[in-house]
Amino acid sequence: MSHFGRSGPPDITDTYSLLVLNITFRTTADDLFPLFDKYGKVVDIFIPKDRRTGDSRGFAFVRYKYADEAQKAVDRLDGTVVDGREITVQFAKYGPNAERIQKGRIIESFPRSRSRSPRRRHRDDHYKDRDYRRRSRSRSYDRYERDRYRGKDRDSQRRSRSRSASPVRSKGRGRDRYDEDRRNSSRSRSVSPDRHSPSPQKSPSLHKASSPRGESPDRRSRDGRSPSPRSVSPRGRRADSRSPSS
DNA sequence: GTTGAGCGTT
Repeated sequence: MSHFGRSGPPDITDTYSLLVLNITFRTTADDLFPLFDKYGKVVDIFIPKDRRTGDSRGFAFVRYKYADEAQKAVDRLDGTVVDGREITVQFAKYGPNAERIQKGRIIESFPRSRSRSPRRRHRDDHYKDRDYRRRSRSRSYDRYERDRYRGKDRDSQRRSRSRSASPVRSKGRGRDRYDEDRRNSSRSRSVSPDRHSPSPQKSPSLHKASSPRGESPDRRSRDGRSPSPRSVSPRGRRADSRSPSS
């Protein structure tokens, strides 16, 4: 009786998705199921959880089979206190896969060539970014995200620096990457010490185009405290220096 | 152990 979201989306077709916000972090679908099921036929309930920790994010998705019931639940459960916290029930706006959502109702893409031209299969212009960029849900998450990035930012940082040397970055991303990869490969087989990082001798041409706008990109680096090339990794440097495994 | 605006999974 509580295997919601256990096997992915069961069947989303003509279903009304309700978004429940403001729920406690301990509230589970099982707790909302009887609550929402009382007002109508709940087809599925899904609560997004963290992939690393598995903690609830604080909101759940309740899928109803009928709009009248969903609306009723929204009107009845919206503003109620659950588990000691007031929950907010409203129709979901963005679908999991950019599905056609109308007032919370998820309708299949193109059931049949009716009046619309099935030719235009381009339908990825729904929920492009909207507010995805400001996804800073909570400070705690920000922290973890930052930490996470820190862990695997080694390559990114190096790459970033490399790009910094590039005066133009709007020329061609794909090509740039290709060039980088190519160079990387070449360097890889040429020499192994990648951390050696040869002095970033700036080419004359590069230097010239270094400040095409008069604004030094390096200035921005100051914000994050430009890391001295000498102390690249004062933390893991010790362990690397020595070979305890040997 | 913490948190609190938001939009989702095989």
